[in-house]
Amino acid sequence: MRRYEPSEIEQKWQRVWADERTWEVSNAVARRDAPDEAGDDAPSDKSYVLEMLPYPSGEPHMGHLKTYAIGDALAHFRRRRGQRVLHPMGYDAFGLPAENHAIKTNRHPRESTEAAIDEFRRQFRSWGISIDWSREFGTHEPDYYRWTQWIFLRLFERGLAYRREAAVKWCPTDETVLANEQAKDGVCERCGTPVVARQLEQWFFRITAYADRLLDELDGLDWPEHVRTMQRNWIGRSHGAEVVFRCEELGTDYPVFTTRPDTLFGATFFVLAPEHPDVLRLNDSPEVHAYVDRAISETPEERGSELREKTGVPLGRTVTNPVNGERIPMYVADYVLMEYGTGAIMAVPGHDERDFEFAQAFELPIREVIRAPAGEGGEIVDRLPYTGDGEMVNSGRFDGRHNREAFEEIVEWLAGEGRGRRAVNFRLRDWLLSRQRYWGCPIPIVHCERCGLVPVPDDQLPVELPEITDYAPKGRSPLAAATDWVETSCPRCDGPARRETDTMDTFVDSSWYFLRYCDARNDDAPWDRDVVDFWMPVDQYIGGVEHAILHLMYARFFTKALADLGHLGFEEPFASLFTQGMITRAGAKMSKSRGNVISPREYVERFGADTARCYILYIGPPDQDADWSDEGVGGIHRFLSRLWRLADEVAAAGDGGEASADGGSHLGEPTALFRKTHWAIDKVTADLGERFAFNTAIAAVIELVNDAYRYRDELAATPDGAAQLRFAVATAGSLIFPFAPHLGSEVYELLTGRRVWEDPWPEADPALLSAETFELIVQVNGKLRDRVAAPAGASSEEQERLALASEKVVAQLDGAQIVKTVVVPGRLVNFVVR
RNA sequence: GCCCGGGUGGCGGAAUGGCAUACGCGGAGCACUCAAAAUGCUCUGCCCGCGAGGGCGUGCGGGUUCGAGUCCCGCCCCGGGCACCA
Repeated sequence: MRRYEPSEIEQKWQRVWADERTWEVSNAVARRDAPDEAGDDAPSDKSYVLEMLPYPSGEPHMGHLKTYAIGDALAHFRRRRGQRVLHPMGYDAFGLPAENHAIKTNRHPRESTEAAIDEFRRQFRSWGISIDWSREFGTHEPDYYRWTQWIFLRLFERGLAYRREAAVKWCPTDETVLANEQAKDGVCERCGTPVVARQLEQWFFRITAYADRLLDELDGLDWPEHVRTMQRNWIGRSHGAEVVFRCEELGTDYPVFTTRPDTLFGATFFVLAPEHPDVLRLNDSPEVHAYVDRAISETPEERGSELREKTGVPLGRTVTNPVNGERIPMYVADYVLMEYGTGAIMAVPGHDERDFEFAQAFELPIREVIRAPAGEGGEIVDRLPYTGDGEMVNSGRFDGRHNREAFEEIVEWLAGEGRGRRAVNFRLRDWLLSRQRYWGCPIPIVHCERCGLVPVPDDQLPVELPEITDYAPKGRSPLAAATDWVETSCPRCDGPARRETDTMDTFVDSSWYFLRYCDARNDDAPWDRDVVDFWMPVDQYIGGVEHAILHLMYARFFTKALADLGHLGFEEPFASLFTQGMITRAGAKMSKSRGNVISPREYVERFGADTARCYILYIGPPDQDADWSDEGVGGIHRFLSRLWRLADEVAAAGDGGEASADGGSHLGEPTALFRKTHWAIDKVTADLGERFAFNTAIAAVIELVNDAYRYRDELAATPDGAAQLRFAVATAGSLIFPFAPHLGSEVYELLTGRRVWEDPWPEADPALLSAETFELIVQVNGKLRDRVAAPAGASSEEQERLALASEKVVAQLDGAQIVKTVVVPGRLVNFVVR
């Protein structure tokens, strides 16, 4: 008996796919000026299947194997269902980790990054992923970042990229500024160091201009609900009002944002954030100075805790409440954030938990202005703070009204008095994109003493990253040391000027790469509009949930901005998103410190790529975390071996050729295996086409192979039987192909002499999906009592008669009275007895 | 605290309101073998019973239904996200 040798089979097919460039697709159908180049049979029904581009560092890990196993299965399935599939690959090559690694190993980041890219490419090829390699690129190549700079300039022209001084988050370890999104929980996302505040000139993208659209247009996306929720929370739109409180002593107006103008009558004090520029003007006592200094030097993590006690200092000033003329005291307190709203709040301790805590700590009056409905009441001290709705009290002419009804009226009244207006606030901040680091895309701007910020003209792009020897971070960009490069002339006045030395956040590179894939070799433009409009949007995007906010939000912002500028004909980049779960080992996340890291390479070398790919999809539902077990891998390897041996045996027994791909319609009276084959086609098609149920799809093929083994001896005895066996095994190869492309191709070729990817996906014959007889379930009072054979299409009466003929049922009925009989045609009979 | 997931055999997991535990792993046995591996076949939720058979079973407590892992109400536990955002 011959053995299944994955390495031979896999190399054989990989060579074919590389030599024949099997997975390349042409852009000809997309270009209006060259309609027919691709031939008449080129399908115009396209599908863009994309996995998030890898960050090349070291070698691929199990997470990559899972992502590409999922994407490749879909790409293959869609191709064979007649779609024109774009399935490209590239590398997110700029960025901090590569640079940090380079500093540690004293090797240029380009060198280590390109070594990693070579290794990624080699392994992706060894996995047999069906990539159109003609579109490959790395984001660090000048041919790519030239267009990153081009996009930056288009946004700059529209005021969507701008420079301003701001309190920014600074990581002392990486010595760079971070985006808001990269400083979660007060620590640097990359290295875990607590971030500190610094006042610096920085570049921003005006993503807040798109806040409403980024939020509203989430509704039309086929994305997991939790990802959309995360984006909604991140954008954080609140509807309310801006209300102006006047400080009479200083003659200054202080606007505040509130979502509850209906509680205005309950405002009993007023609070400014420590960073508020007016705090020291209102009171510059040593006590206030000390409080402000401490608050500013604290890490956001220390300060952000909801649990800690409220602190603050009275400012000895008052403001006037516009609705009732009351003078209320002003405080400075660190629970008010400068970044949100106006950096000042009206405090309503009766109806806000934070204000309530502060009022208790400082013994300030707590006034009830919204009465909780009866039943939720009790003593006033028990029912406050009350944040729900109810009848207004202590609110002058609004007393007795329901707060929601009076809401608009109060805002309108304020507007009429010039003391307020309707307002919307967002949690979302502008995207800080500049980095004081070497390994990134240079910002194509020149600083001219006379002209100010001057964009580098398009025909001078790319502004190439200069070669320097010392790229270690020093708190300013290492590029500043490249004097020859920095000192330049102004494109506008030709006077002396200096280049911008900051580089762009890596997330900028990955915010448009999916557009470049569409037209990757275009030297005249980032893309041809017709081509990109043909392929986009990405029909199926696949990646980890860790990008739920950052990357996915930035890419949506770029797409919308570029669409507004007339460069794209669509506004959402990713029509459908799939987020995969993690691969764990012994129940824990893989990490070097745990010592539980395993590499896909070990398994590919030992069992073959087909085994590794099938196994990772077979462990469980792909959106859930799954634990890798070596015993499980062995099981899948056994299954693939069984399929290969059976194919080998059946191929040896017959004379090749004729067998299958026509659905086997002329193969004689259908046997159980023949029906099973059609069942498997139906099951795999549904699991792949309607949901991402790869695990059950593979299980169906395993069942088919198990049945083929079960029936093979009896079938081999007759010509019709042998043909049906052959059909079953060839179909198993065809169905496993999206998951195990090498073995699928091999099995199919052995039995049919054809290439499986050139044949269409098989179709199940509905007539063969139901057997001639079925097992009728008989229940008494809903409990299973017997199963009896019944002819397909039996009438209700017939089913009932058959059920009553069962001895077991008769024993159960034993003298009891049947009060009701439920018959589900083709399925069951249930007798309800008393 | 709020918002999402999830809780099913020894384990990973299957089940349009209709046979709970497909498929795989692990375990037991048989065949082949001098033997082992490999391979093929059979069995494998728990309890009672020699057996036929019966009872119990999808985190807990209720409910709807002829019938609930699945739907509804109230909890518990695990994982993730958000969280002083006015």
